[in-house]
Amino acid sequence: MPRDSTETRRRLLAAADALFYGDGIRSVGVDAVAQKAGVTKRTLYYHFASKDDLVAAYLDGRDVPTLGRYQELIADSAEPVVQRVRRIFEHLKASAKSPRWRGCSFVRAAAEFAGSPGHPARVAASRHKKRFESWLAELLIAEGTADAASLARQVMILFDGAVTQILIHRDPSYADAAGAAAARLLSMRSAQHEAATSVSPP
Amino acid sequence: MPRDSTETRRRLLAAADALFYGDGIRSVGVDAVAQKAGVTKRTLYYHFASKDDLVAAYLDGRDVPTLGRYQELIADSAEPVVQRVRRIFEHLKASAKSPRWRGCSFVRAAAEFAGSPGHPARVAASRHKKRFESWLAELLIAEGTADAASLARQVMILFDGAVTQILIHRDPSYADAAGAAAARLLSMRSAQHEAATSVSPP
DNA sequence: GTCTATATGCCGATAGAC
DNA sequence: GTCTATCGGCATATAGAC
Repeated sequence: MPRDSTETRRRLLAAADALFYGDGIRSVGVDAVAQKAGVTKRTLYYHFASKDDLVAAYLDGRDVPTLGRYQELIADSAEPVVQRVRRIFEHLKASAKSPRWRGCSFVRAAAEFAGSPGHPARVAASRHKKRFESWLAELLIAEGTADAASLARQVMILFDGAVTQILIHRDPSYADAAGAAAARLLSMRSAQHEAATSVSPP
Repeated sequence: MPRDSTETRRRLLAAADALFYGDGIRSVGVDAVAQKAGVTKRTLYYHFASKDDLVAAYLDGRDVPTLGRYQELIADSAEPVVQRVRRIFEHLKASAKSPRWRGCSFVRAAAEFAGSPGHPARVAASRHKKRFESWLAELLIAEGTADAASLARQVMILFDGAVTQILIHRDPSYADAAGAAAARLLSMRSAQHEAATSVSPP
């Protein structure tokens, strides 16, 4: 008998999220996803055309919440931009301390499908990281930071570098080093910016 | 008839390296490795106890050459440390332009086995990155840089962050942003160091 | 040390009933 | 929309001949 279709789909996605993020995409079969969702494989293939289709939905489902968590973190803050950016790295450090933390789902997907340039997972990963970098740039622009685009890119690199090192060494303290580097790059620029603007006032 | 055993092993490792680095570890079967090496699966299992054993040998075989390439790159140079570090990122950018470049084998292995903390691939990845970071620290110490350990870690984070972003976006220019950030962090410190030391002379 | 042949099980994906 | 049953293929690993 037909149950609620959207509810079934939601449970399939929740199962896929837990299993793909926990153990990796290629190491998890569609059997396991269907079983965890409490349906048969045939039902999974009713809701998703292929495993790749399910993988794409899994990553798409992580895009907005992942970035959103960082956006909420510093939205309600009147702190200067240097402190806001430091909070991003503090949040990363705290997240990484969870025993269920397994790094960045998008980076890991791109790594797993490094040999398949056009794979939906690669497309989703690139799109998410571009959105993250653009958000950082807007953050710096709003603060009147000079060279915001370049600095946002450097902070993005520090962020993913820290995530990678934490995953490899299982040591969240790499977030401290990355946060300190980001703060130093930003305060250098801020200092230059202040120096440049403090010349003009009457 | 028994051929040269070490030669057979070498060819198995060469085949494993090409296939694992090209397509990923989990997506390549031992059948494909044996076939590319020109032997049967049974011979592969004579030389390696398991696929995990072969994977560990694959990564161990990349440890020394990978770091060695960067060491040779700046060993014969009398440039200041800032320029030497920039050359690391320039080399990364040049490497990433090759169509066969697929990011860092150690990062990708750690990503594939993120759900298996004790896996041999994870151990090999952590060991390699520690060696890389230690080498960077020695480089800075030799130059008399203050806070060499912290800066080496930050350069390491920038390096792996750049590798990751390049892989995700297929855009080697991320190496420029990372190199510029590293140079700025180092020149800040160098400036402080010079300022601190230029006070003492008579 | 290398071979042929095979054990055993999971892979993604599908047929057809209800 | 969900089910039972199954397809053909490939996974890691092994038995036993030479």
